[in-house]
Amino acid sequence: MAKNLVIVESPAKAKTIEGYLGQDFIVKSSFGHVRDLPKNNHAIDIENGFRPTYIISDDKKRVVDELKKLAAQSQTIWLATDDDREGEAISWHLHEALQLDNKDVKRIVFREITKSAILKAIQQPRTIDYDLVNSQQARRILDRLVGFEISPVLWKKIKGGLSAGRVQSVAVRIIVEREREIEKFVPVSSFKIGALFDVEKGKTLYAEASQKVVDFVAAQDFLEKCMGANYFIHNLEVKPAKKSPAAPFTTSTLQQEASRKLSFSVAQTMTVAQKLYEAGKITYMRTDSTSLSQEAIGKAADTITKNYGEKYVQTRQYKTKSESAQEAHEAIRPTDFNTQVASQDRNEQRLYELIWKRAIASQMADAQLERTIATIKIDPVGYKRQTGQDPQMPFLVARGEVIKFDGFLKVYIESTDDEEDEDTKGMLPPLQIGQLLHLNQLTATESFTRHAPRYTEASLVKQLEEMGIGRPSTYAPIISTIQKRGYVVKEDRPGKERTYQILVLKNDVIQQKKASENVGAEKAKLFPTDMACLVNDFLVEYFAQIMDFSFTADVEKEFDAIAQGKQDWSKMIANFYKGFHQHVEESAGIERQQIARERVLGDDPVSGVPIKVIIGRFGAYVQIGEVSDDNPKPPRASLQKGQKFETIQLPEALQLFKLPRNAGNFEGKEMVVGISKFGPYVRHDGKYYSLTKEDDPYTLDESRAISLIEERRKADAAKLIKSFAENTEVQVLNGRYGPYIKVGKQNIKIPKDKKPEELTLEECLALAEEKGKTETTAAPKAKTVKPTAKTSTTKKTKSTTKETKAKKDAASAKPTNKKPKS
DNA sequence: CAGTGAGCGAGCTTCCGCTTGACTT
Repeated sequence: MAKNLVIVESPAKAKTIEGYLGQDFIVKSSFGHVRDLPKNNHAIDIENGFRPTYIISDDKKRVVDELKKLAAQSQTIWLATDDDREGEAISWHLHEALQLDNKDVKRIVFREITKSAILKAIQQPRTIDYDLVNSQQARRILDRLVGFEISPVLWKKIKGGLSAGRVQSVAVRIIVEREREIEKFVPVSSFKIGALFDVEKGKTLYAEASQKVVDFVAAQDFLEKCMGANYFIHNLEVKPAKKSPAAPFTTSTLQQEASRKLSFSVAQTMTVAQKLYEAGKITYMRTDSTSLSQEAIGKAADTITKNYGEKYVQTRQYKTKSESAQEAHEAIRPTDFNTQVASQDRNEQRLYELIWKRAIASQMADAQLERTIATIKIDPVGYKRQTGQDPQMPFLVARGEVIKFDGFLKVYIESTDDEEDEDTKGMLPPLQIGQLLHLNQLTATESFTRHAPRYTEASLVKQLEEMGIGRPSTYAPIISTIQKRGYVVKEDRPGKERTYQILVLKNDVIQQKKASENVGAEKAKLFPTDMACLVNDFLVEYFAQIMDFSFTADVEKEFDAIAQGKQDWSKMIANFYKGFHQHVEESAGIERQQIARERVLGDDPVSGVPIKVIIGRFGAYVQIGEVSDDNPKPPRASLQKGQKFETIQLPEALQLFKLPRNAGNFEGKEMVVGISKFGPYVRHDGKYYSLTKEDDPYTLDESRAISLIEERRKADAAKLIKSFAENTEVQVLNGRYGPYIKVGKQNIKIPKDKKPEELTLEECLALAEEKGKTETTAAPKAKTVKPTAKTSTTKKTKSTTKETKAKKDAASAKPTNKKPKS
């Protein structure tokens, strides 16, 4: 029997470490926390110094039993949980749950899973740091008090099942406030002056005025002054520049890049990363640290030398940006840089490549660039001759960029969220000061200011991290909680067409054009529900302290003081609770009716009765008139996607009552057009047919409704390979991914050795039954995730040369916080 | 999948952070 029992948090880690230690060591995992506050309301004894009661979590009883048994048989127990606040608490809870009072217990810590780090840690054991444990208890108790005292107020005053908490309520607030900011936003138009010059041999030069002109008249004026003007190079400036690689991934930056580059949801990124971690391909994926072990840096340098040559190596240690970071782990990196293919699974491999490239690039040389700025003077000779006036014209500026040494760009280019149109940055043609330029055309293009972007899952995580709210292990759960509670929905929204004007000066003639662009289209963005706005306003009013964006940062300072032994945890909590609980009581005392959940929109033009919008159990709806004995069921209609309680106006509200409506008859049965939460539909004979994007449910006529039904039937018939007269529930169909059998609502893939045309009814049923059996034992499938995208502004007629995606990314790659190796 | 919204009242919901599987659908 082993003399030493080592306990870590993660089983994958246990496996690795066991390999580093000798036969005398057995390494086991606690699977995270083993004890927690019970779910009831008596977990904390408020009268007696907030003394907590802990119980062993149900799903940890077996783990604790096993560890207890092993501990009894061991001489020394090494508590090797993570080197942070939660890890220290886990060690203490293990100490308590395993009843280790009379045992030889040693607490060890390490921040990288390397043999040398583990062996060193064994040489330097310490005892449990009770100050640090107390700071965790304070954190835990504060969160419980906040969550379990405010949530019931929401149940009573607003709706059952709602929740509030230090983290989630602020996350919702961020989304609500952004949405209101967007609603208030009024785009301002201005005109961008762009000039295209023909330089020698088919080469062109594009330049822009550094300031936009305010309106159409000013744009016209500008172009008129340029009629018959001369253009020449006023100044040329060539400057060297450099770009540095980004730090290796933390959880948050991995989630952001996987969202941008692979269109993964935050949860999907974590599931895939977990798989890679369990397979030993990457280091731990829940980390806030950007630092790498010296050993890893050395190995990365070896790989870079081997693959790209020594001059591409530039090792560095990155300093973590975030103040709240606890850095118990390394940054996310491959465990072996020589492994290029880590998995057969496509998504695992794609995420692995991202991690590999980012980690390798972080140890590579800066890219060396050369930036050229050409200033072009406009001499309005034509205008001077015509009018005798000499207007001052602004300079035009052309920018070019050439990569002299690619360095880390050879491997990895970080992408960014903002998509501000960057200037086209390629190489400029050869130019000389004083050189006269031949104008091809000068344009003034109208553009509009844009509102701040709506949050994606990943950009919300970024925002939370910057505010120090939430931890790497909770980013994905936060996103899912605020959606589960009905505060936030992740949705696509179509954009709107908007026209804009272009003025073109070519061959001394000014032409005026109109073009249109689609603006405001959203993909996989987070939208607040009406309930979120209601709850948020309530919380902001009555719990301003908790809802303050710096609340977490403020209490973190106090937790730090507790960890340093400078502050008593129960006093800190008592101090907080005094004010907090008073607010709970105040808010519990208010009348339900005082919380605004109704708004009058105006009077119905037909009947003259008031129409109001009400926030109900399933979201907001519009109602004509009041409920009374004469009018027990006033007309009601739900708001549609994109409509909000706060902003809906009377005309839109009246529209809602026009659906569902009769759309004529077909095959002797009525057709009804309506809108459900899945979009507009035609219902006929109990079946639903979706409208296309081009169809308008309010104006759709009988013939179009019939053709929708017929089109669908035709498409279904084209898919049909085989059907059976004896059992109409069973069909053999051709799907997007090949032929399959449909039995009722269940779809079954056809094995390769069977020909779909020759399947008999019996075979189909047998396959269905077989699938029914295996389904129950098979692993749950990863959900398919829709591509995440950003606010898109696609210009239809604009044809300025766009740089390649890679270059655009490169141009906007942010400098990173780096610290020279000490 | 495709629509809901009364009122009564019992009994329930809820936090954040640390870890993975074992469960259905």
